[in-house]
Amino acid sequence: MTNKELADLIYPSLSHTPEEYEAMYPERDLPEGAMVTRLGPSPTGFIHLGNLYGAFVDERLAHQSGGTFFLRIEDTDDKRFVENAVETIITSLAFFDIKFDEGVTQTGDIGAYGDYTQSHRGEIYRTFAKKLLEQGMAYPCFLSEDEITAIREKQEAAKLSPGIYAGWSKYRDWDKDPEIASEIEERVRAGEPFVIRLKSTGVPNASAEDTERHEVVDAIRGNLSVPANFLDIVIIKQSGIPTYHFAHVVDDHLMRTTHVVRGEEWLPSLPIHVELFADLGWELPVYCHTAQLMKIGEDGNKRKLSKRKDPELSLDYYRSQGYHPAAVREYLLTILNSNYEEWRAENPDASSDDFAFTTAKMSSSGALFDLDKLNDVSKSTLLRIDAAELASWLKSWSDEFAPEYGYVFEDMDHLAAILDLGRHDARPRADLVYARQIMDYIGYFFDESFRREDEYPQEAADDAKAILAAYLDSYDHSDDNETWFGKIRQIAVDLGYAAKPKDFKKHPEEYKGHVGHVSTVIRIALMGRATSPDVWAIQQIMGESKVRERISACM
RNA sequence: GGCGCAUUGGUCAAGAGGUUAAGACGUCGCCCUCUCACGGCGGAAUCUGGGGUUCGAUUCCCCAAUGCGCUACCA
Repeated sequence: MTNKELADLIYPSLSHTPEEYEAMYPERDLPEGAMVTRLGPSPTGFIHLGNLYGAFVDERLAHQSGGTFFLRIEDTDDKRFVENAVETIITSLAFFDIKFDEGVTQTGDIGAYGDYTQSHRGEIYRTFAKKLLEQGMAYPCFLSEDEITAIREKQEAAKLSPGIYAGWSKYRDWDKDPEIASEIEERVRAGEPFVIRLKSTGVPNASAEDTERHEVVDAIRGNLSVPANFLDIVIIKQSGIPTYHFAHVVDDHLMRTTHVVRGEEWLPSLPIHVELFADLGWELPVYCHTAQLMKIGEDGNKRKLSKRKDPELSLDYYRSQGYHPAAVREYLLTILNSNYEEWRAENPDASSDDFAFTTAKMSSSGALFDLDKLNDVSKSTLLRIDAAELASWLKSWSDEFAPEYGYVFEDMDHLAAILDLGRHDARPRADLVYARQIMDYIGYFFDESFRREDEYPQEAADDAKAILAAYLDSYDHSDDNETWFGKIRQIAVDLGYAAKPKDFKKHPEEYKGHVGHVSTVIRIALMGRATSPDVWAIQQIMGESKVRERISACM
């Protein structure tokens, strides 16, 4: 039996040749320097910040260079498939404004390089696996799980690298042994299950000096020297579905990906991919191995976590807390490129798309997720969003995650006015962080959520009723800020309080307290809290009747 | 165990063979101020350790430690 005969025996009828596929998916016609990137999530139903982090790199690289960014679903693991996961992936990414030029969408594939779902591409993978079989670069392997376990134990005992490679699978050298050749033939004809393994040309268990190495340029990490692979890794599983390794190589070649952005956990398997690309006679894409994003514990202690199953790392967490997508984007960009913050400081109003993103500025060590920093970034990001827009965004958040705040959205103009409080001053207030925090922050504007949270300050507690009575008496809703505060000063002085805090500090014995204490009494009557933005401005938004009502209620 | 990647303040980090080792967040103090926020000023706080190379190393090399990852017919 020749290689060709074996290949035909295993894959007797395929509709296309490798050459035909090459012709069907030609080199893309793009301007010089344009990058083609892809996001390849597996539909496990869990998207985390790390995915987003990588997605931004892909998206920026492609769109900044006038290239193409596509979405490919990597569902080669039939055991891990989760219902509706693809939809979740698409909507989550869309929420964070990640836009694809081609690939899988909710209404079908877009683009000329599909199908973009790996489980639909079986025929293509088989075609190229057949090519490797024909060239003697791959072989069918019938080793059972138990046999493989036994091999591993033997290897461990002998202190050899574990795995299937030259010398360990008898099927590898079938062409040198007619008996094995006929066994293969019989078992294939009998329909017994088997996998296709790469017949690696690497030298197993070589000493460090003798190991052949390849130089690979990583756009983030610089020059990498990777040892040659020698493992006969599985390229097609028993199920007929390819492994990640094979699917990656075939797809990224055929889809003409120029830059492969993926997590650093793939670094150890790079040698496999290098060999596969070489065996198929294809050019290696530029790899960009990103550092893993980790998180800081909410208890303040730092702990590095693996990305896998920490719910705090889930995108949904930030969505349900109501972090604005632009804020998350802004934050991710600051940790993605070390000079982003500096650029932002110089270009406060520019679109983040105008920033020149480079892989060279990416860190190769993992960053801890910093909630404080996100909050800070969020404050300044929200400041740049128009109040009406913010209001409608909050409404959509509430509709999805917090319907109990429905009353807030009954009058959208009113809400916008509330949100805009102090935001256009010479030194704008920055106290809006995320939706849940905002709901609490503006809670006193609504009778549904108004509560007395703070007590009157000790200095003025005894005079509270007198202060409020005088205030109500003198209140004129049309007073301007200055006139209004002048009246409070007068009330303070009349009742024995200092008109200025400094006077009180200098001679505390002469006064009961100062004007600040007096206004705090008013603030608590109106807002239920000792801290708030400017009382006069709040009153203008609240309206006269509510102001009088709140004050009267405390008398 | 083997292999790989990483290691500058609490966090994100710039940096270069000779610097007072940037900046941001956080933190502390002060100022501004009717509270808070904003803003301003200032403080504390960093090159994981050990060997080399060098006149000089945080920077280059080696070793170690630590962290993370890979070691699947998962991605």
